[in-house]
This record gives sequence, C-alpha cells and structure tokens, in this order.
Amino acid sequence: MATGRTHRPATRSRGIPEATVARLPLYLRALTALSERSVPTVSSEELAAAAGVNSAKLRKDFSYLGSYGTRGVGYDVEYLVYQISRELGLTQDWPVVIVGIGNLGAALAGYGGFASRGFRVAALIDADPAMTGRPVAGIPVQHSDDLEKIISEDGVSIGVIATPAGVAQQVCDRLVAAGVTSILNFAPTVLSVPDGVDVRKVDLSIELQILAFHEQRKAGEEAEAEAEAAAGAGVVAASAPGAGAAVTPGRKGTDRKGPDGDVPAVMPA
Amino acid sequence: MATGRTHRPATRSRGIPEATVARLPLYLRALTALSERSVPTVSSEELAAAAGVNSAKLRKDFSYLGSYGTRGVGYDVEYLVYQISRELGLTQDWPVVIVGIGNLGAALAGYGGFASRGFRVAALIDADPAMTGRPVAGIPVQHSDDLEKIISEDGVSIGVIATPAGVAQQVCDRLVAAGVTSILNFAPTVLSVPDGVDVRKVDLSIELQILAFHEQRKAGEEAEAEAEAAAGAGVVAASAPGAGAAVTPGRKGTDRKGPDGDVPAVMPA
DNA sequence: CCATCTTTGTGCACGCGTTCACAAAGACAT
DNA sequence: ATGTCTTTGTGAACGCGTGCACAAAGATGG
Repeated sequence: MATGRTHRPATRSRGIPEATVARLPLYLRALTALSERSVPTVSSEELAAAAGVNSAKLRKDFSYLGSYGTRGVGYDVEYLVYQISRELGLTQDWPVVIVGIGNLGAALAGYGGFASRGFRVAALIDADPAMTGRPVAGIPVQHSDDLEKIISEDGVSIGVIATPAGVAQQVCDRLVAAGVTSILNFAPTVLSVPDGVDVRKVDLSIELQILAFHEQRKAGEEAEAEAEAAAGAGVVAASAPGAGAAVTPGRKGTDRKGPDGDVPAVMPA
Repeated sequence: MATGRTHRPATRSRGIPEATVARLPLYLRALTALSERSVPTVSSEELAAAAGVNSAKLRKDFSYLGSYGTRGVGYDVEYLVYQISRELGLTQDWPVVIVGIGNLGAALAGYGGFASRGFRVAALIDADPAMTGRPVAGIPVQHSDDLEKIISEDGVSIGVIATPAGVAQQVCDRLVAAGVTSILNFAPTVLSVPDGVDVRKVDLSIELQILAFHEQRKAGEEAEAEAEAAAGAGVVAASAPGAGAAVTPGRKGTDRKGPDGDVPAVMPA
C-alpha cells in the first residue's frame, strides 16, 4: 500500500469504515470488468477472488452500503457498479489540478485512470516559465502565478502535488488557501494542513523500502540455517545475507558517519 | 496510503509489526534531514512531529528495534539512521528492474528517491522494439526478450511493473519465474503470485477515489443542514448529496458500458 | 405448495494497532 | 552524593478490522 493517510483519526464517515472505503475502488474495478463482459450477476465468492480479498470481508463491506444482493443468486453487477460509484462520489464531475509537471506530473496527466472515473484534469500547473503553454497530454501547461485564479474559476477541490519536496508545502498552502480541500501528495514530505483538509500520500521510495525489508528478511531466513551449522565466532550478529557488501556497524560514540551513499534527498523541512 | 499489501496474512516478521515497518522509512527520512543539519540528538516528541506521527507510537516503534534512546536526552540521530537503515536492509545494494517504460516508467527511472537509498536501477525493460536502446534517465532501455537474462545476471530480486494492466500479470509471471521475489505494481490489476513473493500495489486512481469519497461527504454534510430545513417528501431513501448530476442506475440488461477507458484489467483467475 | 439448495447478511470472537499514563533511567546541577 | 528534571520504554486498556460460522432469505425444481 502505498500508503499513508494523514490526520483524521480514523473517523468512520457516516458509518462506513475507512478500511471499507479503501476497498470500494477495488470492487468497482472488478465489477467494471465484469460489466464489460456483460456478466449480469456475480457471487461474493467470485467477486472477492477477482478483487483479491476475502469473501466474508467483501460481504461485510457491501452490508455497510445496504442490502444490494440477492440470496441464492449474488449481486447484480450493473446495479452494484452504480451504487459504489455513487457512494464514492464518482457520479459527479471532479475537476483536478496537477501541480508540478515534471516526469511524474506528465505521467499523471496522461494516466487513463484519472479521466476514467469522473476525474477531469482541469489544469496542469508548473512554476517553470519555459513550460507555460506547452501541451502535455493534450493540455497546455499554465504558470503557477495563475494557480489561485484557475482553482476558483473551475471550482477545483482536489489537487495533486507532483513537485519537488522543497516546494511542496508552499504549493500545498497556496492550494488550500485557494479553496482546495483534498490533496494527493507525491512529494516525499509531510504536509501540514488545517483541519478539514484531507491529504493522502503516495511515496514510491517508501514502498520500495518496505519491500527491501521483507526481501532482506527472506534472505536472512535462508542464511540462518547455514549460519547455524557454521557456528562461527561471535561476530556482529547482523549479517548481510544478500549479495551486497555489509557495512560495519560502528558504535554511537564513534564517528561512524553513515557510510552508505545516502544522498541528501531530503528537504529543509 | 496508497495502499495495499497482498498475501502474507499480517505476518509480523521477526517480531517487528508490519505497521511499524511501514513507518520506518518515514522516520528515516526525517532523521536524514536532521543529520544533514548536523543535529546530534532528537527527542521522540520532536521526531514524531517531523514525521507526522504520535510520539508514543514512535517510541513503541523504536522499542521493537531495541533500546537505542537515552532517557532524559533522546535519540542519537546518526546512530538511529544507521539502525533503521540496517533494519530495512538499506545498507546493502538492491538492483531493481523497471518494466514498462511509458510515461510512468520513465518518471520512476528518473526518480531520485530510488537511487538515494540503496536502490539501483539495474535495467529498464520495455516490449516496444522502438524503445530498445533509447536512453531514459541515462539508462538505455532493453527489450523484454532479455528480461530473464538481465535478472539472473544482475541478481535482481525486486521488480517494478509499470506496464498497462493487460500485460501486467504476464510480466509478473516472467519476473517471478526468473527469480524476482518482490514486486512493486503500478498497474491497476490484482496480481496473483506464488507464496514467498511479496507484492505491493500503488494505485493512483484508487487514491483519488478515496479522496473523492471524503470530498463528497464534506460537501454532503454542509448540504445536510439545508435539507433538514426543507424536510421534503420521503422519496427513495438513498439521495445523492452532492451537486453533481447522477447517472441513471441503468439496469442489468442495458448496454451501459463502463464509460471509462479502463483496460480489461482482469485476469482469468 | 413444499423441499432443497445456494448465497447473502451478520453475530461473535480474536488479534493487531493505537494511545494513555506512569514508573524507571539517566543527565545535570548543586 | 543527592535531588531534581527530562525523556524513554512499556504495561494495560480500548477500538477497529478480520474472519469464522451459521441462520435467514430467496431461488429453483418437483
């Protein structure tokens, strides 16, 4: 999960648990696929398999929305697509602005999944004057000076931040001041926002690090058996199982400066 | 949070809870920033604020790693950076392949956050022959025919899938067969993998949909006060709170084809 | 109309994660 | 050395999410 919510202490909104809300888009996607294949009805078991979840969980999730199924038969695909879409608010039009049209911003602008579900890219915004006017994914980039005007004129309430980390907070502040109340943040920074504003974070680097952790653990388990047989001298417990070279631990008092090639990468914060 | 783990029923690996692992990269980032400012020590309160979490949670998280703090003082920044890096496996070199060099793949290839923490882009792979040899972010794209060779030669264990949904499962299968055991999936599909393989999913569209839900709810709450005063007739219980035009339910038989340009996306499974 | 069979909807129990609150530990001053 | 003050580390309680297992509901066939 790329993950990470922010603020809002697990408020279960109007009775629908947060965890359920997070799965609704998953169900919706699976249902849409079925709909395209003109499948009329689907059982909780089948749909759960397609969405990659437990069938009991799926049924409980749907029970929060109401009793839309028919016992002995299953769920009506079209009807369910509609109900979930409505619940998620996808039956209305959501204008979205993307700020920061670098590699990632351009990718997002061209991402089909946005336009596909009621989201409309209202504007692409970048601070670089050289970008202004240049079309990206068919949409001309506008300068960030006009940010406030664009947001108020189009009634934008959702903003996507794809800028470098250094300017993310500042962009965020301007978005919020201009009226945006939901933000999807791709910059590796913790954004602070006033109450009432939702922030969701997507951090590519974090996901990779989590994978690395499990990967290391997997490798470590394998190496454990060998190490047991070897029973060598009691060197440092930590052993680098993979192919990589391990760095010497180094103790607190010592000057053990992070030997890894860790790049700055971090903003002033 | 962008979301979503897969398989592995919340195995707490070696005693470190999954939720804690997911936060370690967050702490690491905040700590790295402090380290660059040459801050020697930091209290749990300060660090928690920088990372955007509760201080008690942070202390408990660190307690799983060991007792690295000093009461009355706080934590040694450099030492903690090293400990977390080691725990996450970032002290070793992780070669990564990115499959699917479209807009998103190119963005990922150039993403600084990868190289910054021990991750090395070993290869960019694309199925389009026109891409082969073309440098992206300074790395020449290789054809997917050579996928297996690249993976085994470089000892790659982590793969990133940034292909269209339609081919994601197939790419995934090849990666796994070639020896990859951790996958970061950007394609909007549920991947099925054998036991022992970790999959993490990042789905841009899902994040937006979750935001839309909360956005709608916010708007609905405001409108609720008005509606209360109005006290209209008891029509169907379900009412669309938002301002948007609702799509007509559309019954089973109708051709209401999913309006999104969403690719089939669903695997045989 | 009745019996059977399928599938939903949910009560219940369990476990993980979060948070509070406080005792123990150590730094620091006197 | 002793007392005070700061901050960690954690025991315990609570709440949410998950999954089991089953009763109720409805379809279907005779």
